[in-house]
Amino acid sequence: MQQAMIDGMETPDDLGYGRGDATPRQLRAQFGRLLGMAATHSSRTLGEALAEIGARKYHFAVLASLDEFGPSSQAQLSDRTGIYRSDLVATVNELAGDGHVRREADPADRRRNVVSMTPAGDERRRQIAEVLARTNDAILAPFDPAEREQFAALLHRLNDHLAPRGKW
Amino acid sequence: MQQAMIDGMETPDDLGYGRGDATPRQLRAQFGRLLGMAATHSSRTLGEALAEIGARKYHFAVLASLDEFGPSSQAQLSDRTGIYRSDLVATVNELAGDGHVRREADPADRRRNVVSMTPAGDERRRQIAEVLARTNDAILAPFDPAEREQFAALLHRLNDHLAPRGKW
DNA sequence: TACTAATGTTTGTTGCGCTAACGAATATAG
DNA sequence: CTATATTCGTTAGCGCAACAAACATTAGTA
Repeated sequence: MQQAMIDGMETPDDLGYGRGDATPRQLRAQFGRLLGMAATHSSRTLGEALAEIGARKYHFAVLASLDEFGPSSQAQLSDRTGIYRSDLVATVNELAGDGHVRREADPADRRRNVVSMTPAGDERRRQIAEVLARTNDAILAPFDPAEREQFAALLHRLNDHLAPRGKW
Repeated sequence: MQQAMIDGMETPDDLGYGRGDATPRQLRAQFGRLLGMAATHSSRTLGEALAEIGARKYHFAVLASLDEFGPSSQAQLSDRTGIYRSDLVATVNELAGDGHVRREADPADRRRNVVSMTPAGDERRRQIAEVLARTNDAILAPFDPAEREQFAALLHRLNDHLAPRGKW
């Protein structure tokens, strides 16, 4: 919709139309905004770095899970990564399409698939881990080790508080 | 005692098929994930609190901006809040629909609109600020004042590093 | 006057988190 | 053994925030 009424009113033409790109204090003070901005930016930075090698976060989550727990059903992967089962389908599709995982029917329970990591997948995992580490380091550049530790500890505590169940 | 209807059964929990909802370490260690989880949760918590009064974050951003800088063009609001111009259209639509802001054509420059806050809008701003403060406090419950300060400082530094231009 | 730039708007895309529904397979109760 | 419930993978789609692109209108400027 739009306004058709242009019955020009007073509207002082000398209002503070200065070049103002200052962020309002009431906004700058919002903790949630600080958090959101930081997350948005780092998420984007990480996402772009991963995109350069054709990967996505979910890929790493699944590969890391397989690395630590071995062949798993998709339900297990979902539980461990926090990725919804519906989204896992696409993720496993992509990984399987690239030959990084194998998806086979479980003979013991024909409802489930056994997803296992291939050697190529393990290499992929290492590659992604490296990209993540490097990017992460760039993101945390302004902080010394103690501060990073501190930062991470605060976030851990916050998450424990917000998601007591461990999941997310 | 599981039934061995179909023979060839092995323990259903064999081959590492244990009940595992443990998050892989490689994931838990990712700073970006920590940040993302925290942001997702607090954002959701805040969003739900705001939804209870029919408000959204963008509303507060615009109202706060108008409160501090007075009547502004949408471009200015965009600059100051970080909300994209395309998204601002809808935000101003909503606020205007509720009588919280007025959108009038600027007689001095017919390209732009002058958005100004109404008395009802100012009251709305206070209401939202209160909800935000309360919710924020709940989110940060596990932290003492010093820690909150610290947390905010870290986030500020991170944001300055990630978005040196102040914008986002 | 012609070019350039700013403004508001519409439209659409992407990634992520999430819900609903469903068929197939399996487990459990009666 | 049968009826019911539950699990698993899958498809489809919603909602939201961030963002890109194009466009008409209007202003400034060479």
